Amino acid sequence: MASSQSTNFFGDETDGFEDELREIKLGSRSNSAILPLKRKHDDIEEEEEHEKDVDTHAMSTMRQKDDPENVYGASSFGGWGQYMQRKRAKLQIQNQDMTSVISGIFKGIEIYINGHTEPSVQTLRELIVAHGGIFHAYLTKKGLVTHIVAMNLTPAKVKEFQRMKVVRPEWILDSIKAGKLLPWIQYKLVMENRIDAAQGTSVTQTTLSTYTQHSTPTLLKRVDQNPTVIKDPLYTTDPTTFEQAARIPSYAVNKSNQAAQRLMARPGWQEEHTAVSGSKFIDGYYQNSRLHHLSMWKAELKDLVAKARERFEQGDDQPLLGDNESTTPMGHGVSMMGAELIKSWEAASPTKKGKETATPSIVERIYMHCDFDCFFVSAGLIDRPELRGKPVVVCHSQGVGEGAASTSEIASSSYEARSSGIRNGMSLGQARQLCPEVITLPYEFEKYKELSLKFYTVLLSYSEEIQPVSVDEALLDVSRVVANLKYQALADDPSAKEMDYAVKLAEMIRTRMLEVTKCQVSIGIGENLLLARIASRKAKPASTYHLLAIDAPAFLAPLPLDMIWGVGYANKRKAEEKLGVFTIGDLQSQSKSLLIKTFGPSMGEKLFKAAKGQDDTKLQPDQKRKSVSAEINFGIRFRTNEHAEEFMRKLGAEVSSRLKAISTKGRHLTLKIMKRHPEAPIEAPKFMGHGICETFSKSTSISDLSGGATDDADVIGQAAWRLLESFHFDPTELRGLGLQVTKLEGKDGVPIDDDKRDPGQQRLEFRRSPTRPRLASNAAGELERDAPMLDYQDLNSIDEGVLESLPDDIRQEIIQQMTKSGAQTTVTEPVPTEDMVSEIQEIAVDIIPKSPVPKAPLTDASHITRQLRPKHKTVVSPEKQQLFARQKDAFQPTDEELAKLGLDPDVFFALPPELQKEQIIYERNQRRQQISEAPKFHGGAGKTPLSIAAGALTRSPSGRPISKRGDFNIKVSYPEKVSLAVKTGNGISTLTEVGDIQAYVKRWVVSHQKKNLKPVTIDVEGLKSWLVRCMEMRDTDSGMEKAVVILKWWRELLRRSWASEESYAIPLQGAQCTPQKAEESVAEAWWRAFAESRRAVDAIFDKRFGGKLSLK
DNA sequence: ATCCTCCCCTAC
DNA sequence: TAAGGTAGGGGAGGAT
Repeated sequence: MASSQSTNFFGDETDGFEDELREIKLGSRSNSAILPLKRKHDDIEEEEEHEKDVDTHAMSTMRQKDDPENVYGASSFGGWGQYMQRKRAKLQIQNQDMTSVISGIFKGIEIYINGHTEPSVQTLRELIVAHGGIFHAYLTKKGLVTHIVAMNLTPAKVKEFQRMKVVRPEWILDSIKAGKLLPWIQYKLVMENRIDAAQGTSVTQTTLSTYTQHSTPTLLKRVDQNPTVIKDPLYTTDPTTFEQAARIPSYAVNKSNQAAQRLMARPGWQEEHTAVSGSKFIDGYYQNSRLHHLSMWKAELKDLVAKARERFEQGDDQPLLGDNESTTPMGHGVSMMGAELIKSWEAASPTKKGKETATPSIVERIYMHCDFDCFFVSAGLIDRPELRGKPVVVCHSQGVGEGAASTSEIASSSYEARSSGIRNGMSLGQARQLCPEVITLPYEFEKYKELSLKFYTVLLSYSEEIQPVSVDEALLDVSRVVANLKYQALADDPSAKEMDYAVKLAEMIRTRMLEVTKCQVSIGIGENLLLARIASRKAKPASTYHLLAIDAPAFLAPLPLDMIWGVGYANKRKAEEKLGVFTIGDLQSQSKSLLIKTFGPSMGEKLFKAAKGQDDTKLQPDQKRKSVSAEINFGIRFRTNEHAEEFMRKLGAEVSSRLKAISTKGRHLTLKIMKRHPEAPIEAPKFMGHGICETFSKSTSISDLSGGATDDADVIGQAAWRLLESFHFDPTELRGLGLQVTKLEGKDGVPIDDDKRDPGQQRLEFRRSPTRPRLASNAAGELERDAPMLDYQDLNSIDEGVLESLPDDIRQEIIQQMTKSGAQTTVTEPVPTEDMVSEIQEIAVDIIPKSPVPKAPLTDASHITRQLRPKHKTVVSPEKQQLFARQKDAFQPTDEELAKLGLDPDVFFALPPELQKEQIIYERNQRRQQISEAPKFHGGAGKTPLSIAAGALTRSPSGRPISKRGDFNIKVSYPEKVSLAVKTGNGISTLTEVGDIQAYVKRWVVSHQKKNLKPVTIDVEGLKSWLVRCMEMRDTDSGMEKAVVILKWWRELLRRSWASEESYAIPLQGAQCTPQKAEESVAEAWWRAFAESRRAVDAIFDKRFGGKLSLK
């Protein structure tokens, strides 16, 4: 259900991006009205300004000189980068020559001066630079111009600059006079024909400007502006703000809905048909709300997929009996609960054959984004084949008679309908104007539900790594499936190379999907989620597209910003206004620091990476719910406070029942209010809509009698009403109300989120080393991190520096990573001493009162290796232990089962948990498919010498007892498993700590060296897999750090034993794989193993940063 | 600094 | 008639 903020305001289950993509391919842009003009302008100006040799490109590059990303980015453009280098050097001198900076008034301000000004351009320019600003001699689309100074504008310029801040020269002069930057808005250049809705910042209620041609003066604060071409037309029938209203073609903000006015005037109608009628209204409303269904389904699908995966991992994919715990339908309408997603083995599973023994190790991830083409319409057409090929839309209104005036919103439209200009989110009335013969279909929620379950069932037969995005859309991690597919194909026919097995798999899925659902899906493939999602847009309709990483920058460059997942209208707009960035390509030349400054650390980072086609996001496994809410912003029309109070109580009851449905209680309640904007008409243009509103929210604590969390309807309703009452709003002005419960707890009072309230963890915050000043500067930070010269040569220095010396943004990221999902948290202590280490462990013990974790004495090896290991300690957090315990339980086979499956328990338990899981799932599947010849586990591995003496690893993963299924509290997500499982005398231990892993590696190498044994493949693969996973960690730097330490340690150990054979570790040039010689010495085998692991690590490093990882 | 509250933004 | 819900991420700014 991709949806475009540029075309749709409210969610829709289809999108209008195909058109956009097509346009882009043809060379035009979505911003065609602006950009061609601008480019032309640039060309002219470039000549004019040439003698001055003050070049905006160069200026901005110069500004970014300290920003290594930019150097990096530029250099990747080859010749262009060099050109810039030269330019930059020259201009730097010029800038210094010009004048010395005497104040910072215009710091961060970048100004372009248009046309003739008083004082002259020359003077202004000197003033600007002297006061810390940046002067741009001309505009480019990459220009970072924040303001334009002008006294007059031609109509063409008016249009061109309509999104920019255009000020009179006095702004400069007065600011200097005042000694500070004055608000530009007071100096805004207002021209005839200027539209200023697009200008400025918070337009919402302050800058009421030009809405549409049909706006009436009473609504206009400034009537002197004329309408212009509407950018980003918004096809919703009733926007929330005036700004949105401005984007809707011929939308009359101030017009009341006549039908609604008439009906509201009729006695008794309001009681019967609006929120005044309480429960009746609420029930009916939710039953008919597509958005409610979408939200509900999403939650349910997450649940179903998680359950299916659980059963699958237990090798028990039979429907569960007597598991009614969470099959209670949540809310109203068509629920999916009670359904089961069964993994259908008869489906064309790509791993049918039982031949393969080892599964190939996965270095590269492959993701698919799979979604239906116009879902609701497709569903409707299944039983109406006669309508195929016709313009069809799904909406509430039947559209008979006065259908032309219908404000019913179009939720889905066929491609034929779109060809007439119809878009999702339009009103039926608008659509009728564009295409009078358009055919309307009613909503068929039951059908959508069935279809969606089929969709997920099919997907589950290909990969259990599924993240439901929506009822018609899912993300899949198919790395393993594709690797297997390829492996098999090559095994069958070694000459059958060179084909895209991901595409092959996608086509298999699409074929199967068509058989099962009779509907087309489109599949986008990419090595990260960003690329996969964008690829699926390209794939639509009805095909597959694999967006290769190597093509990504060029492919992305012309696309508008909101093609990036998570970037919507507001951020797109911000990029245009503040940075002059219109496309992803424009983004590629922006510095990270500026992006972060403009969009905040999170979004800035995301955009910076996205520009290069990078995205670290992983599939998110089943996550804990953090809030439960219910809101209604439709049909809210009260006459009295009693109406409002009654409704609040009913809504409270609704939230209460939703809480109960998932056995959850909460401690905090937030009320959200939409109130009619004073200048909006009483009756919104959209029938019973909320119209343009002001929003408010307020929250309060809630509790049961004993002060604990509550799910009580009366408590919630009462609190809600008190909150609403406290605003003293006129009840007739209310247009929307919502309740949200947070600070959730499960039945037994265990908090569901989050790390902050966990007393143990609270004490484990970073302590900054008092002795060591931080590297404060951002630029320096980026230098260390992302520069091309990023030199991981000596990670020891980073080890020593540890967190407190990390640049702010990296630290922040790491901290974020740590404080987020508690499930994945490891706690890092910057300056460990023996005391601190044990303190941490004690705390860990404290938080698990029922099941004490034995303290971990430092191992011999830990002492020995202290020099090499990073000077911080990673501790298994309690949640993590719990997780491992649970995870183990979910698929932990008994020795007997292992024997049945033909697995050597010793070998099996020596595997990292992830491999254990994969292996056991694989084996069970094989059995399930009745493949007689059970594959041998890593044939010939024999008895593993992998044994660590008892006590070597003491942090056993035993945690709290595993909760029973369905216990919401303990419902935890998969950990980011950067852990290594090894067999100890006591059983299996999970190593996460660098020191422990070093100890393990040492024992491994030394024990083999003594017996003159080669390493066993499984061991090598296990370690390699751990290294790879470290490298892939979202928290890149700490993962990478660990991997490097271990690699270095491993090499050091090998050198001690076989220093003279190190040359074997050097891979042959261009060789895919270090060749294994027929008779290989023990030393060679070890060095080859090392080289292969290192190569795997290098491959990931190269992908992320380019270049090789240095172990110096 | 860090937390909390009230927002806004995004996705479907 | 129409059914503009819902959850999560995150930021600004005040309270502590």
